[in-house]
Amino acid sequence: MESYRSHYSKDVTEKDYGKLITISGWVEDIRNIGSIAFIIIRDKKGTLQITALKKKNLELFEKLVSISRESVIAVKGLCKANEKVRNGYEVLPEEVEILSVAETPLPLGVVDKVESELETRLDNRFIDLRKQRNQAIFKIRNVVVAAVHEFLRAQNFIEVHTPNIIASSSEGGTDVFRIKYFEKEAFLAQSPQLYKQMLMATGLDRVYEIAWYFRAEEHNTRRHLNESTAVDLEMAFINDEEDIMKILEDLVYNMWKKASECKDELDVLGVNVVLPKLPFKRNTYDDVIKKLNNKGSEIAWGDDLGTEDEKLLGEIMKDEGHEFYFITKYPLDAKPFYTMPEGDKYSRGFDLECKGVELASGSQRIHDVELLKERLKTCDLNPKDFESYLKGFRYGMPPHGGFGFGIERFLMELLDIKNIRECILFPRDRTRLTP
RNA sequence: GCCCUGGUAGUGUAGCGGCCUAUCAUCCUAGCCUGUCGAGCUAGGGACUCGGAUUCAAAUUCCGGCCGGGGCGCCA
Repeated sequence: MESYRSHYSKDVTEKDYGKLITISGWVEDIRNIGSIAFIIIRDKKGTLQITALKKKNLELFEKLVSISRESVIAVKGLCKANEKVRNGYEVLPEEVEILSVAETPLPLGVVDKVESELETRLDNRFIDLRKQRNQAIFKIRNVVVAAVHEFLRAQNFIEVHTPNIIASSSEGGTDVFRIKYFEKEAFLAQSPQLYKQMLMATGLDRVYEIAWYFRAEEHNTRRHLNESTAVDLEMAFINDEEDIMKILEDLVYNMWKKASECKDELDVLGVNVVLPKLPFKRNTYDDVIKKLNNKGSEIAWGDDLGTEDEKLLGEIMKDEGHEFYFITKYPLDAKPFYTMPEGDKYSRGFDLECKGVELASGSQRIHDVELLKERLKTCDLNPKDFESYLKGFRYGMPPHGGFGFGIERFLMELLDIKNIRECILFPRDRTRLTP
């Protein structure tokens, strides 16, 4: 066969009827009726039907019906209109090449009538990802990430790449993965936080990164990963955190909008994406606490919102007509050391929430090195460990701020997916290191 | 880190001291069938997580290991 593919399944049009075409893909199903057999081939764009007749070519017929499911084959044949077939056409084979034989039985069915557990699916992720539903998730993921690049570049942000192997933990507090770096000890980056801030001292002004977060926390929940991705952004010469929130809400709106245009994929997932209203509602932390207390929560001022409180707030906001909303002016103690204080008790830190789940958090940052050192000490961190970071603040650092925005969490909310592991190709959780 | 829950053919399940030679579906193998598209029909195949303990008798009870799932904390 000189070429394995002249058309994808869905690219065949009426113009091709009556012509020889070549298609290739995975054997999804074989229905052998006796003297006639239907072989369903799946490719990137969908499926099509090969119709083989025993009396026409016995050898070819036998070859086709004896192939194991999920083997990869290429078929050259006559494309013929047929209203009885779903695509409106079928392919009458003239030449068949088996490119790869799949072993039997499959560890996981692609179109079987029984569901598999997530563990089985992840152990055989390459097969699991052949399912239409899972392909839809990652096609939409691609679209929303493309929307990030498109939107932020239009806003004069440039994409950067900062180190994942770092010398000290980014923010203290949460657990980091320790690794050996020749004769030294190093860590996997918990986030690009310190580096994107240092870039604010360069004059690049507006940067973003599709970043990997590595976190060694031993949680086992359906919304945590030990390796996840995020849109991490930092911008200089801001007046306050409102400048950042404006970018964030426009970004989210654009991602949501692009996703809503993926009609085929959303159909497969059975999801209806409704565009949010701009601007997103701003609630101060103080207001949030009052609202929660009114609804019976016993949360006290200064506490960070627990899962129950977040859910309750999601319900309250829904009643007020908001799916997306900010919580602003957090207590200083609830935010990391680099967060800009506002007075003694408050900070210029905010969270973006969607239906009771935290999607992003950000803030205006401290750009005064002395204040930064003070805050490090208050947070029980040693300024000496942050020397190379602090140096970036001594020779001209403009006011700045930014946010981190989890991509998998976003997809969970967008597509109503219950387990975050479904939103990343090869998840890393408390116990999973392969595949 | 704390707490709760599971582990039965390739996949997903039923059974929860003797009726188990372990249910059903899917799957796999062979056969029949010229319009299937959740094809149908016939026949066959395949499993109790591991190690101890209790008992006349353990898939079933107890203890421990291994491997999962989930909740909280923390976070994205």
